[in-house]
Amino acid sequence: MATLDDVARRAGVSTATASRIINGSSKPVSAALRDRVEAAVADLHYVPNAHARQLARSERTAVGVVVHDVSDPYFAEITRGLQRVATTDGRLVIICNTYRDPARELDYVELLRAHQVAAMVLAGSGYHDPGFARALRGKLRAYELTGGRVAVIGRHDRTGDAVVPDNEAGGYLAGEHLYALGHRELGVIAGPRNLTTTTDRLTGLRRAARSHRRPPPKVAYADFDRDSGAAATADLLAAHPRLTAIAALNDSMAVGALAHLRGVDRRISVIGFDDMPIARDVTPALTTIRLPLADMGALAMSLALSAPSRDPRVERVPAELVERESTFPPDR
Amino acid sequence: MATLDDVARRAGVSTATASRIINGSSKPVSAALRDRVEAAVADLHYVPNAHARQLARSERTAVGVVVHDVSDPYFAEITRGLQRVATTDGRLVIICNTYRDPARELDYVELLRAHQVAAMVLAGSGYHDPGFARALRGKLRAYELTGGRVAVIGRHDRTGDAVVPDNEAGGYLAGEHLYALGHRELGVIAGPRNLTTTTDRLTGLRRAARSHRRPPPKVAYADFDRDSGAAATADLLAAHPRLTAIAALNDSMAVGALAHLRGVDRRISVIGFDDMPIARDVTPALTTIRLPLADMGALAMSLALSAPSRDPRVERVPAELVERESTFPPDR
DNA sequence: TAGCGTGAGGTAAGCGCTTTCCCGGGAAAG
DNA sequence: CTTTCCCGGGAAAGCGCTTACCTCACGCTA
Repeated sequence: MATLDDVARRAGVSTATASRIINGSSKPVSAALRDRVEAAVADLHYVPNAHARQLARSERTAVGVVVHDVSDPYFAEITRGLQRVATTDGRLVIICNTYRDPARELDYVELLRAHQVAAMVLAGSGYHDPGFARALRGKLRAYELTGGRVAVIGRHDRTGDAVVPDNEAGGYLAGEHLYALGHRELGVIAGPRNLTTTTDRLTGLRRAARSHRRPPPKVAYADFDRDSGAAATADLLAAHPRLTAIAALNDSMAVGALAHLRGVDRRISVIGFDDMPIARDVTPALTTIRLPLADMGALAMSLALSAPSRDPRVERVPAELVERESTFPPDR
Repeated sequence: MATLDDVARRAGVSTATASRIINGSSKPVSAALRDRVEAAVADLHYVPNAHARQLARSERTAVGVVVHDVSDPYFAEITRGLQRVATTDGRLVIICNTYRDPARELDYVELLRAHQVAAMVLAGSGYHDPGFARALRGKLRAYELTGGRVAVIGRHDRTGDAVVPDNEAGGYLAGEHLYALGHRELGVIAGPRNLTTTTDRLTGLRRAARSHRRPPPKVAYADFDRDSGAAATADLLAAHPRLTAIAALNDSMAVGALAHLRGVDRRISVIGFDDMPIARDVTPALTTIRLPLADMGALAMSLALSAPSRDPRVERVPAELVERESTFPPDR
């Protein structure tokens, strides 16, 4: 690859001058030299080596994002928000997919640190795993000690800047809606047991059951994706034939539930969680608990890019019921 | 941040030794020193500076991916495939979203080159824009001249390794299916005019019309997203009241068409293109032309990571009709 | 005419690593 | 008891940039 040296030599100037011209330094340079250097740059297709540059000035500019999986619509939305503000700020964002593997998450934090990112945001549920939490805290602390900024979305295993969706309240809302419709007993399609998102939403649902004096909901665990949601629905219905309503702990699984129900001769209400874009296009259109995903992403990125504050900033974002057509009173 | 110097000093060894231990060099090192260095690394939470490292060895390791928008399900699927093979190969992937802006695409190619990526894959339609094509070709050639590898998905404005979906044949398939069902005249919801994906698919549709001796389809242009697809459907139906079938040039717009049709008292067939995951969950389930998106991504990444070949490798991937419930014979 | 300020350009010292080359000492060989 | 190897370890030269500092020539003032 052509280097700055090549450019300088070809233009007949020193590397200092070439560098100044290329970077638009404030130091004045004569028009003649400027032209020569620019011509050399064009001729050689010169592009400055980003690593060398990063090493020389030591200001950090990229930012890192750790998510479970960008191709999951939930994270896709969040990422869209994150990107929006990062790009506005002229920053490259490095996206890392953990596929819900805690070990990989730890590795990625290291990798981002190695890449000298100015900030990182961790999105997605935390894990119920004290050992992991400790390790993560340690790594993040070390990073912050050297001026790194971090913000998290939706995990409370860490103090610091965070945007936390009110999963518990959302769960409550879902339960309340279903009970208000007249359902007496709920089935729940939950996500992986070790995720805090699962337990928080479930807690809200259980609280709704208690406060409406209903039996605790019947829970089946799945993987937060469509197909496992469909399978869990089948299991649940087989085990509890009297169920009239199902709350899925995210929309993907709710869509799976709907798919399963299509082949079944029973009218069962389904409520989802998140309000992903597809929710309104399935049939029946999915009633769900809405979270402003893109906004959450944007918020987290702004937090991460703003100056650190003395006290951790925690932005709670409320969940909201969106009624569509997949919930209705039970047949009697 | 702690540097290698800090580690070496704390362990009482030279930076050379520390480096060797940290990188698992082949040079033998005594166990005692190894332990001391490892302890120092742990104590200091040392992480090697990726940029310095990249500069010192000059082997390129990361790979870059340029897509229109990862949060679009089409690219999400492709990206999933790309990631899978890149990760297997132990490589960091840098994802860049152009949001269909040719200028941004050019910038990102530069950026990836600056970051010394070993390879890059450009996914997504090309543009009908000779100036842009020339500029892009120039930049890519310069990159390849310095050992960079590039593979593209679905654009034929460039010779080189490529995986190209057979969009024209897919368009033909869609038209054929509809004509076989008995429709006499088709409406088409097309994507942006300047994308080759749009024109290729459209060409296939027109060929189908000719070979079935039907009038050319009526075309409305939209933006490859749901809402513009819905709007275009409304326009099309208003302008051509006798239409009985609509071919949307991607699934997102087909979903938009379905959404619009829900509020309309006419039975109209809709066929999509791509077979994104949601296609089977909308109602009616979407008949569409399937493209194996994730596989295409994986294939492109393998091409990019493999040794360059003398002749450009072009992997054609066939499109395939997936019949579901959104297409049916016209009412008579 | 001497003295000085100013502005354009160059010199070189790093940034944090990797890796080649060299050195010293102990084991093996004579 | 030398000599020869070998092997663990360190010194130092870059990798490609940025930037603080220096130089030199010119033009101005006194």
